[in-house]
Amino acid sequence: MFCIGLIGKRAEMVASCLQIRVFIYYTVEPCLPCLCQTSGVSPGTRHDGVPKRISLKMVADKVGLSTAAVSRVLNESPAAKSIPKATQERILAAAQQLNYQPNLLARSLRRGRSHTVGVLVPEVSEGYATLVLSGIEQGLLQAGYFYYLISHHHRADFIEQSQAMLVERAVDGLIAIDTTLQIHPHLPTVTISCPDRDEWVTNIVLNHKRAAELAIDHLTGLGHRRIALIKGQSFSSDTEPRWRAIQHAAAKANLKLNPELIAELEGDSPSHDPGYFAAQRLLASKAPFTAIFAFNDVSAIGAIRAVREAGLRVPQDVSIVGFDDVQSAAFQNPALTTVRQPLRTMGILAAEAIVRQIVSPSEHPPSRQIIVDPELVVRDSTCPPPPKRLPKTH
Amino acid sequence: MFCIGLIGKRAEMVASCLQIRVFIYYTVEPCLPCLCQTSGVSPGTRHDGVPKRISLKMVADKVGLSTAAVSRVLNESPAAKSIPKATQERILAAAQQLNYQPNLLARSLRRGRSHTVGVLVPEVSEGYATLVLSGIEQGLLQAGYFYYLISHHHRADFIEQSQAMLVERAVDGLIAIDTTLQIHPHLPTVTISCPDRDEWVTNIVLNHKRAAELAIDHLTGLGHRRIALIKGQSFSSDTEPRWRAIQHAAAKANLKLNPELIAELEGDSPSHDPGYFAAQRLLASKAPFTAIFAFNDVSAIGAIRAVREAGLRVPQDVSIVGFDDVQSAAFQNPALTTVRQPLRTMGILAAEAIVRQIVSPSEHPPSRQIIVDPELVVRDSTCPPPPKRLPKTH
DNA sequence: GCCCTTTAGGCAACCGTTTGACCTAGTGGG
DNA sequence: CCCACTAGGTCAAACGGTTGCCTAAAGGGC
Repeated sequence: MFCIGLIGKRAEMVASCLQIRVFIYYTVEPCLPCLCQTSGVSPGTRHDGVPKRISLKMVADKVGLSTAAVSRVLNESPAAKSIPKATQERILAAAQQLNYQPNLLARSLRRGRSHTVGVLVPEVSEGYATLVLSGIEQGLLQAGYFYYLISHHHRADFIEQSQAMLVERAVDGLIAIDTTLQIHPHLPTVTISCPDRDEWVTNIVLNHKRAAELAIDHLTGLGHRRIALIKGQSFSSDTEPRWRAIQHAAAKANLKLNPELIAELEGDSPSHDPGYFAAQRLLASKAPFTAIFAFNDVSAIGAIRAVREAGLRVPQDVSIVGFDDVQSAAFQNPALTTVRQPLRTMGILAAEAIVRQIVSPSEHPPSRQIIVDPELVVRDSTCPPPPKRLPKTH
Repeated sequence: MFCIGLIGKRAEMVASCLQIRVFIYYTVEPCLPCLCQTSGVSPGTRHDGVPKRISLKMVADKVGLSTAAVSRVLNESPAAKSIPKATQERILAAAQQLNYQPNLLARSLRRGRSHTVGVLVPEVSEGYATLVLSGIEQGLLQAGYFYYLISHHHRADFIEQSQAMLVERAVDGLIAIDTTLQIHPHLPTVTISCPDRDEWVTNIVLNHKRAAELAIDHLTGLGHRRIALIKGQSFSSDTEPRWRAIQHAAAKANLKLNPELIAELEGDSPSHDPGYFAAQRLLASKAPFTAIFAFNDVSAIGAIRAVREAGLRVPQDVSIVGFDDVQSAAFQNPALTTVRQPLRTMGILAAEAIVRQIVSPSEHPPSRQIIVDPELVVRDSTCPPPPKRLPKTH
């Protein structure tokens, strides 16, 4: 069940070898690899008693065969078919006894496959990225891939640097989340919520139109007509499409958007602050409103606080709708009504797509868009607007 | 590069299975590097026009020197001193013109240094891990190191596997967060909040004693005497030391802990649920209390919800103290009083320590403890207890 | 003119695996 | 007796850099 990065028999071998659970915490000498070496040929040890890594050559020497034979057997290569079972067993036993662990650098160099992908993300903060990331991780590990994680904080030069560094490290592919890629990667690439002008990548995006409709229809359905909006920062790739979707949904609902009731998130802090300040600006404007549709949950939470500090109640005076459905959304007070993105699923999809493209680029064309659907999660931060006109704020 | 998308039947299958729509692009677009290469010597290109990677040999050929010379110059090795400036410039110019990017796999293989560390973490969830991780990332990137991230969900067998895989990938070191390592890594290792029985590692830990005192003293100072406690899950490394510290602090404050007022987090969900249920159990017990000291912020937030659902107010009826000071703690309603761990700093410290140990193992002994100090952040979830006895709950 | 040092750079081993090509002995068939 | 084929491997060339050691010529001091 854990055939991660290992192949076939070798996986079992390593696994079973390691199954001998040795707790050697207070030890000076005995540790698993050390113990394995006390018998048979003595491979070189370093000055401090740290065992030198077992190489294929050592295993070959031990069984008196060539590295070629050993390599083929351990990899279950087709060429190993002609090697008798008994010899194979001998090789496997030796490898196990020496606790052989292949050097994946060497293998990658030779095979031209590093079984590693680079993951670019704005930042590893609460909310959005962590959920997507956990999906990516699950998908990648299952397929035997590791990943390098880099957060770039939306800095173009840094993204460029990072891309170059990832190529230097010979990654097999790239996954980018909310990132404007700076260089054509010449690699299998999957993006999540990235600008879709890049035609050489698979882009996983939300159905923004539907998302906006869900929120707007929910609010108008409750009777709200004066809806304030918190737009995302301009550097966020979702900002533009979502904004257009909202305009579209508003038009469809016969709602006209008051420019005074539009606030933009400012600054690149991944905290609740931008939402907090945006809501404060909305409250400071003269225009009355009974609901806020925020760019994401994190800013919605900031907005709740601002509204509350202005002496208004959520949701009785002001309803608030978030976006994403991050883990803590359900545990806000009040629990947040929000448009859920299937973030974890998007991560898994990305991982699966990239692996497919890596292992069989011909079968899986690089250019394609995967659109996922949102879902409205109604909790306690929305309710019908107050019956009478909202008293002028401030 | 021509990105002609063909309809992937399998994609459609997956899509329909997941209720996803698939669009396909049909586009033809040149890409940046392709354009860049249209001038100058033409390095080998593959059938499909994807430029072959530039190797050291190609650069050497271009300038008519050996790879050795080129390598030395590009690496600014001391041996390059004897090479005249003019030649050096020629080499640098060629490398730049060809956009040479060294293959770090090959370099690592040769040098025996991969400039990569493995990071083991229970899960990439909101709160604790993300903050530490961002510190680690900053510290590592600054030093030119990349990292593999693996979340193990506290499963011992998985940790074991992961450690083995990281060794196979020739990482230079290991950073473990709240992880019980299963194998002696024979590598520079730094742990954060891990069991401290491992003498061959640098362990970064919180001053638990002080942390417990801060919280207990704050609550008793406000007048609380009936304090309920939410203990961590047993698999969490901080649970034990923190618990002992709390007992110690309680004794010092002349507080006796009522066993009925001790609830343990259950299950390994990284969400607010365990805290929610733990608080419910506390409320269901007959014993009255006026405050809760939770194991961490995430569970504290769950507890707030449970308390509130029981018809009690926070903090007027029940004060709540969290632990960690995660990003959203300040944005709870009420804003959470909590014991802050300098999580980001701990991450940076870990990165710096591991890099030190990697580059000069002799100067920096592997075994050492770094103790960081907590800080009490008083916000709105604590206040003096209600004047009269708390009415029986439920 | 001789010896030594510096300059300028090449040679080839090496890192640990993988893999295509090759080799040898035995065996069966025609 | 010759040929093809199979079993059971071996050899050595990659993969892409790095680096210790070597050479060859030029310059300089005596």
